[in-house]
Amino acid sequence: MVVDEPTARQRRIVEAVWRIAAERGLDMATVREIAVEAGVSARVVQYHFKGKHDLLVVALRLLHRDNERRARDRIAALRDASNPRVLLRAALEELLPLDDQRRTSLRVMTAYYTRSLIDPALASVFLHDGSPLENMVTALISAAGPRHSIDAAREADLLVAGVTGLGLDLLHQRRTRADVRRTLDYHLDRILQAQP
Amino acid sequence: MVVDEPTARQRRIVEAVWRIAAERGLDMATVREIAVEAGVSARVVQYHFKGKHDLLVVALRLLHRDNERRARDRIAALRDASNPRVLLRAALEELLPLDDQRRTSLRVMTAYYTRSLIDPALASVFLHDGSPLENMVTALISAAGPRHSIDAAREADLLVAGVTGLGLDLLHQRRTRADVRRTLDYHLDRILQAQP
DNA sequence: TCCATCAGGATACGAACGTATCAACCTCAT
DNA sequence: ATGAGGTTGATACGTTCGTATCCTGATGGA
Repeated sequence: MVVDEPTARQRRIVEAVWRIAAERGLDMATVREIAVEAGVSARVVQYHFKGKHDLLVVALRLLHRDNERRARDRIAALRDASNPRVLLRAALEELLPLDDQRRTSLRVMTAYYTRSLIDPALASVFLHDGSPLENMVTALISAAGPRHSIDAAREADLLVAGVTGLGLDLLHQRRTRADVRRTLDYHLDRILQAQP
Repeated sequence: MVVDEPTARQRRIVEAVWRIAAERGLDMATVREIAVEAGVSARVVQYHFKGKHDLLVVALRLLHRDNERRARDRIAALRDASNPRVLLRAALEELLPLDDQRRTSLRVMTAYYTRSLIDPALASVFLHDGSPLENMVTALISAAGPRHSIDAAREADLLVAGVTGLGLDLLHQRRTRADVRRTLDYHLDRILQAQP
């Protein structure tokens, strides 16, 4: 039951999984609760997926794909119209829960990421493609023509990992949005400031 | 059932929770499984804690406390005998799964961190004390007398968040240990290199 | 028209969950 | 020695879980 292009009904059900996982946790995403949230009967959930595990895998794959598409679209809408710093910032802000969409997505992804430590089928979704974001950030830094003392790849690694961590802190209300913005601005300045 | 100093039996049970959560996930930490892992009967688990939820909260608090103590001890064992870079590196490496102890702890913490998005009792454990690690790293950077263009607090924020993220990548085998070491070395060099 | 296939309703089943209950056992101060 | 309080074994209760089963309509090509 590998779904590449889900039917409308499958999509409804998958989105119900997302909402429940984001608001009440992946544990509460039982077949019966998913059905209620999707506005269908439990039998329908049973019918359209091979089983609960497959449903969860499909839901992760679809979320992952949607996130990538949305990020790519949003960044592409800026390109050729802005400077490298704006692009770089936009790419990194895709990792932050700055609106309901990204907050929901991040909460669901967090639940899945933890479960993928146990479930290899989920882990494979995360490992499927290499490190497109790190590579993109590396390219953006290099394209900005930073000082020669900057190693774009190493900067990208810490930036992506760090902004992800800051996003989680934001989710847990361990940091304020202003705090994250200050830290991000500082490092963008540092990396992109005047060349030698 | 707030346990500050657990009895030997409570500790046995709590450690069973840690092992199960690390190896099979927090969902598998049922009362019956915990009892088996701890080598006691399920009734004993029932008796020594107010309920499952309290047991989970106590287990998190104890893990959190143990981690802080171990980190403090390990770093203190280096102080006055090493240069700032060694101390800074040691502090950050407490976040990485470099041995079984830290790997287990990180896996358990990850499960709890995710669940704390839903469970306020767990979230309060994480939020209880401010940001001691960020503060310590800030102090270590400042004490190293970095270049005046360095903002120690902002560097500490991204370092702590970033190394945490790199540690998770390590856990998921998304990065190699050498890769993480390279990124960490680069940024330590960058921050601590020759003063103006 | 007829029947094969798809879609879904209604219900049940066995397993596992957290917890409650009741009796039995220890261990000391009295 | 004895009874009270702390501890544990054995067992059961009610719930919820994922899934299976059986049946009813709807749809659509022959």
